[in-house]
Amino acid sequence: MESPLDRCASEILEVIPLIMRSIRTEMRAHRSPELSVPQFRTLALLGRNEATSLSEVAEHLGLTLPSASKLVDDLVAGKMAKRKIDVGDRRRVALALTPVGRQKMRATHALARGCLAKMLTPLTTSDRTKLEQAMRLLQPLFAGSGAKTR
Amino acid sequence: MESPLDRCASEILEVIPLIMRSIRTEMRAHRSPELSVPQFRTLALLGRNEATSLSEVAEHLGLTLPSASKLVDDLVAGKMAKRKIDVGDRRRVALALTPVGRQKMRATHALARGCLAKMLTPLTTSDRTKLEQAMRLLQPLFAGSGAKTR
DNA sequence: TATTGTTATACTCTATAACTATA
DNA sequence: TATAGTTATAGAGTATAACAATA
Repeated sequence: MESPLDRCASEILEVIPLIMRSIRTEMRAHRSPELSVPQFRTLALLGRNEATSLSEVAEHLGLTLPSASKLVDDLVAGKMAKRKIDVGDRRRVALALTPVGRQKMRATHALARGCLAKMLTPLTTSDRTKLEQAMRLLQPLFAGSGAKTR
Repeated sequence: MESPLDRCASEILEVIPLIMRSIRTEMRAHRSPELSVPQFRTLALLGRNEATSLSEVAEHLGLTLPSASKLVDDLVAGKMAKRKIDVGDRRRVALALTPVGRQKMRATHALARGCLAKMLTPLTTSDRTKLEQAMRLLQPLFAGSGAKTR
């Protein structure tokens, strides 16, 4: 016990919560865009992919359907997103950004990226490259492994 | 705009919340140890460093003092940690694991590490090494950048 | 019947404010 | 006065259960 694989897992378990908290605190500190991390990620998803359904949002964030619904409620209340009924299947909701939402998403992305980038400045260029590679290794492993509806 | 540094920051912003959610969901699913991620991290800290003060816990987790206090309340209620009054400075609390807490911490660590390790199995050995390096690059950058008391 | 989504409700985690005790 | 910690209270975020509408 304590294989290289286990050691790697331990490192992740120690470091990821640290970073996550740092991101949340940073976003809360700059209150201008007033978005939680999941709200921001939802806007980003809608920006990449118009007419996203609620189920797709829930899947992307790893949330249950009711949680995603409430999250979208808040975005809609803030005039950042709108719900339309899907023409082909009237059960589905087609979500889209409003112009306000798009602007907010871009501003928040620039802000968060800037803060993170500042924290990364102590690293050398080669370190940053390694980091980027590592993130790209992790992304597919963890995409779509969140909460299930039941 | 879109420097390598910015790109790296964007990657982190996309990937870290995914992993964090996966870890939380995993820990919630295996209800035997019944620990939240911050509770677990606190036990781990106490395991590495006996007689830790509450302030140190708060600092380590990036929590405010009241939040840390309540978190410790729950650990104490669960007989996993105990509070003693510091002999040199009676304002301070010296926290320590109980035997139950130590056992629970070890079991949970093995469990969480095992789950994560399983998710990492698709990676090659060289990828895992890169990942480990990346975590070690990030750790010092984000250690101690959480919430402030005021 | 199965699927998509919403509403109702409750719980966990965390914060801010006010306080106590010790230095 | 300043520091370490606790108590009281409130808010955000998420889950489960029950429901409505469409397929």
